[in-house]
Parts: sequence; C-alpha cells; structure tokens
Amino acid sequence: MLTEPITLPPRGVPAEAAELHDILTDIVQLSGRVTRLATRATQDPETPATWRTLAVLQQHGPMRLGELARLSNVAQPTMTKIVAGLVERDWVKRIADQDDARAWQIGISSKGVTVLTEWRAKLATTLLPMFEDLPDADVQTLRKAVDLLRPRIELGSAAAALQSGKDDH
Amino acid sequence: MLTEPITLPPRGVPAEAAELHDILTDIVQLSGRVTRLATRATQDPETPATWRTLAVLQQHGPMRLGELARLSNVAQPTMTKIVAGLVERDWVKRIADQDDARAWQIGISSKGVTVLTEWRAKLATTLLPMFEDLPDADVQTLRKAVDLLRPRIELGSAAAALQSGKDDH
DNA sequence: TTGATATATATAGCCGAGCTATATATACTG
DNA sequence: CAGTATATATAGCTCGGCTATATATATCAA
Repeated sequence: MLTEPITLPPRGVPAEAAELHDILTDIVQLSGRVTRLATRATQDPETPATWRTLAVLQQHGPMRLGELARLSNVAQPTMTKIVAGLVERDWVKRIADQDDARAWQIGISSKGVTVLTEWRAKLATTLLPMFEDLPDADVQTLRKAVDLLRPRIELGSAAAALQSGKDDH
Repeated sequence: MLTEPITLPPRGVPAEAAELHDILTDIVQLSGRVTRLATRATQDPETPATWRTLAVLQQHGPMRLGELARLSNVAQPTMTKIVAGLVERDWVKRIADQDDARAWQIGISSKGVTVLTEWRAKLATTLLPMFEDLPDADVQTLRKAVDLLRPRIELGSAAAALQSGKDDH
C-alpha cells in the first residue's frame, strides 16, 4: 500500500525522448481532467460526444458517417447512435449521397451551429474567472501549445483510423 | 444547412479577454479529442475514469471517497461505482477511517501503481511517433503550457466541488 | 441522554457513449 | 451475373455518468 506520490523514470528511452514521453502522458491525463471540469463547471446536460461531433462537422463541413467516426475517433456504430440523437434534435442533417446509395452526407444544421456557439460561449464564461489573472505571456504559451498540438492530434486521428482499418480486414 | 467552417467572434467581451475566451474553448475541445485518440491509439480496454482516479490517488495519497469524487470531478455515487471496480481488481485498497466509522480512506495499491505506470509507458510509446520530429522549442512550449494549466485545473476542480456542494444544500 | 439534524457512503434506477459481432443494402469487379 | 467489398444499421453488452434516496454514523442542543 503506497501513500506517497511516485515518479518512475521510463526505462530504455533516450534522455531527450524521456522528457517528451512525460509531457505526452501529462497532456493525456490533464486532458481528461479538463473535460470533466468543463462539463461539471458549466453544468452541461450534454455529453462531450455531442460537442466533439458537432465541432468536427463545423470545422470540416459535411461528410460521410464513417469518415465522421474516424475523425472523431469512435467506432462506426457509435457514430450511428450519436448521429441518430443529433438528427432527432435537428442539430445535424442527413443528405443523400448522390454517388452512393449506401451512404449519407452528414452536415451540421444552422441550429447545430447555434447551440455549439452557445456552448462555447458558456464554457468560456465559466472558465474565464480561473484564468483572468494569467499573464499575457502565459496566454501566448497556451495559444502556441494548442496550435502546435492540434494538427498532430488530427493527423493522429487519421493515422489511428488507418491502423484500425487495417486490422478490421 | 451550413457547409463552411464558421467562426463567430464572442460578443460583449473585451478584446483582450476575447483571445483567452477562444483559447479556453480550444483547450476544452482539443482535450476531448486527445482523450479519444489516446484510448483508441493504445487500444486501451480500460476507461479514462480508471486512470484519472488512480492518478489522483497516486498524486495526493489516500483520501476519503467523497474527496476523491470532488478532485476527480464526478458525483459521489459515480465514485462509489468506480472504486468498487478498482477494489475488485486490487488496484486500490479501502482502509477504515479511524476517526469516522462512516468513511473510508481509499488508497492506490502497489498493483495499482504498476498498472498505472504501465499504462503511461504504453501511452507514451504509442504517441511518441507523432511527435518525434517536434523541435525542442516546441517541446518546451508544451511543457510550460501543461505546467501552467495543471494547477488551475486542479484549483478549478476544488472550486467546482465547493460550488456544487453549495447547491446541494 | 436523547431527539433532531448533518454528513459519508451505498443503493436503485435511469441514460448515453462506447465496444464487438453481425445483418442488410448497395457497389464493384471478373 | 456471381462473388466480394463497402457503407450503414441493428443487437446486445459494459461502463461512466447522473439524480433521488436510503442507511449508518456524527454532532449538537435541549
């Protein structure tokens, strides 16, 4: 039974990579806490999956359900469920795919844009007090970190999708 | 039906705060995607709640179930469930609270430390390839961003706990 | 000391997100 | 046109999350 914080140095990793190693695990762990804090602090009745899905659609425009699943890093049946819920609330629309009768194009609706925007506003308003005193230099650091992280996470999503696609066979 | 990415400037917010506003929403959204990417890329059968809970216990040492719930930003009954699962796998231990027969102290077990460490290692190994080419300056930016974000998120958790505690009445 | 109130955890019961396995419908290809 | 591949849906499960409430113990006041 351990009562003290512990830090084990990763083994067999070059010294430089070791730091990156630690940062990556820190980022993942912190991300989980940020998500929980955001949903609780805003008392959001919606689930993160909703906003993640809408955000992907807003950012990339309409796409097939399968592609949406890949970009959101969920399995296709999971996305079928999520989209069903969003369609019911008119936050996304299904458009028949001209070229392929099996597929749909899923696009965010104007109502979806509205609720997503409102969520972002509420989120920011709720979290702002915790960061108001943040020096401008730190704000810039956060800006840079987000900007350099995001493209890699998005690329990572695509790569992970390919990977799991391969395994599916 | 909208097909183009849209960015609405927040209204009624001072110009300086507007940037921070955007960064906060970006951080929250990116966090959600990081979490999904991590669980999928590592093909982790465990859920993020497991690692979040174990990490809090490792960082802070044994504590009551209710406090653990507050620090993890989940409701108390949720934590009761999570802890039940962890106890069953011997990843945490219950210790009778000397001073209060209603309460337990929950502490991470050595087995729990092991699996948490292994998870971190696997995670880092999986994600490293996406970041190997990251310039050292960018690594430092990430390091700084994590370090300045984390204490505020943790404070935020405490604040949110107080808030919801007040509402409970 | 006892009765009222507060607090710590557990239980019940619900919903949504996530998964795998598989079905169905359409597309493609030899 | 047969056979295979692909896009989505369905079935059925688990877990995490919630609220409402029960239970047990503490605490405090009369």
